[in-house]
Amino acid sequence: MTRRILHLDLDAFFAAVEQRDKPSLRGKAVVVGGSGPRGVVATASYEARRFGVRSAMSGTEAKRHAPNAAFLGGRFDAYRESSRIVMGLLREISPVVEPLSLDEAFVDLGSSGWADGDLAERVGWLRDELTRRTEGLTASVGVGSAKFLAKLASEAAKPDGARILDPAEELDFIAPMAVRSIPGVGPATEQRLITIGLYTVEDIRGADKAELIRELGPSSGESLAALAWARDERPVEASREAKSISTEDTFAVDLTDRTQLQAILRRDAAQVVARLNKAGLFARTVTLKVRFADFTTRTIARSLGGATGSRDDVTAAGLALLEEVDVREGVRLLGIGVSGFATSAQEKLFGDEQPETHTQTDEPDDAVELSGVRGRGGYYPGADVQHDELGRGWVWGAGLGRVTVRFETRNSGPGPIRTFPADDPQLRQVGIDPLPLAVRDEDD
DNA sequence: TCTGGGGTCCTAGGACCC
DNA sequence: TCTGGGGTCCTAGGACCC
Repeated sequence: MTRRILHLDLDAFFAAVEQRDKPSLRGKAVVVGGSGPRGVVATASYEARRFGVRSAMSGTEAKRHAPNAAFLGGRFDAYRESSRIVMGLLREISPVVEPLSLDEAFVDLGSSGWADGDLAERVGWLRDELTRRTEGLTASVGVGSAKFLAKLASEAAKPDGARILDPAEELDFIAPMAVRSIPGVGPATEQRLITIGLYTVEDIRGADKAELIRELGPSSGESLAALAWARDERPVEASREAKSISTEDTFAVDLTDRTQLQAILRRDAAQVVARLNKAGLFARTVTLKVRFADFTTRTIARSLGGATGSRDDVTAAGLALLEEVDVREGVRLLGIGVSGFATSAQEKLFGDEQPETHTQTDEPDDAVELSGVRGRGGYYPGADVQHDELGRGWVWGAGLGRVTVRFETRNSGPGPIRTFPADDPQLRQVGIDPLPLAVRDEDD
C-alpha cells in the first residue's frame, strides 16, 4: 500500500509576510534578521537571494552582498498568525498534520480522500486557497510516498510550485542528487561520505552498508542506506510532545560581570518556567548553556530530586550551575533550559515542593544589548507603529533619538515617510495588524 | 563587527542495579 | 579474591533542522 504524503513549505516565509504587509518593499530585496551586531539572516526575499544573501549568513556579510536591502527585525506575532491560518487549512484536508516549524508541515493524505481524485488539481486548489487566505503568501508543495521524498519534491518545486511524484519515478528522481540534499546529511556527514568516495544518492546505493555503518554509526548508517533506496517508513505524527524548553541570549558585547549574568539568568529562568507552567508540565533536569568569547560552548546539566514547576527551584539550580563556570574570559551567550518532563510535581528527596512564590525578580540593571533579530523593547526596523494623526505604519529606521516611519499598510499602497523624536507621545509601537487575517468571505 | 534561537536526535562513558 | 552481561539513568558534546 503506497502512502501519499504531502509536504508544504511557505516561500521565503518571514520576508514574504513583510512584503505583504509593507507595500513599498514588494519586489525589493528584504532581509529579516541579521540586523543586530551579531545577527544572522533568518530569511531573505528572493530578490535579496539574487545578490547572494542566504539564511544563516551573518548580517555583516549580508550587508556586503546587498547594502541597499531592507534589513528588518522579526515580527513573530505576524508570522504566527499566518502560520496558524496555513496549518488550519491543512487540517481541513486531513487530521494528520505534522508542523515542522512555522512555515513547514507534512500531511498524511491517507485519511483525506485526496488519494483517489485528481491530485494535481487538488494541490492547485490548496496553493490558491492558501494565497487567498493569507492575502498573498505562496507555498511550494511536494507529494511522495514517504516524508523525505515529499520534502525533496517540494524543494524541487520552489518557489511557488508543485511537484507530485509518481511512485514509479521516485528512485530515479533522487538518484542523481548530491548526498547533502538528503535531510539529515549536513556538512560533517557530507565530508565523511566524500572521504569514502560517495557523492550522490546513487553512490550510496552501490556502497557497502558495513562501511556506511562504520563511518556514520549504526543509526545514521542504516537510515542513510534505507533512504538511498527511497525507503522511509516514518509516520506523519499529528501531535509530538515537547521534550525540552529553553531560552538563550547572545550579547552584543561579551559579558564578564558575574552579577549581571546572574540577573540575566534569573530573568531567563522565570521565562522558561512560565512556558513550562503554561504547558502544564514539570521538569526534572535543568541545563545551563554558556558560549565563550572564542565560541566554544559548554552545557552543564543537573537533575533535581524530583520534577518541579517552581521558578525558585529552576532559578536556584541554574545559579548553582553558573557558579561552576569561569566567566573571566567573556561570555558571549547564556542560556537555560529544562527537560525530563512529567505531568505532575514529585515529592523531592529532601524538603517539600514549594508553593509558587512571587519573590521580587531583579531585572538586569540596564537593558543588556542583544544581538538577535530584534532587541527587547524600543523601536526596531520593521516594527508596527501607530501615530495618533497619521495612523498606522512601520519603523523604517531608528537611532540617535529619532525614529523614521513609513505610513502604509497591507492594503494601502506605498505610503509616505516621516521622522519623529523617539519620545514623541503621539507615536507608539503596537502589535500586529488590528484587522487580523481571516477568511472574510464567509464570515463577514 | 564572522558565526541567532529554539528545538531533536545520536553517541559515548560512567554509575548503578540485578 | 579475577572480572559476565543486560538495562537504565545521567551527563557532555556534536550534528542537524528551520
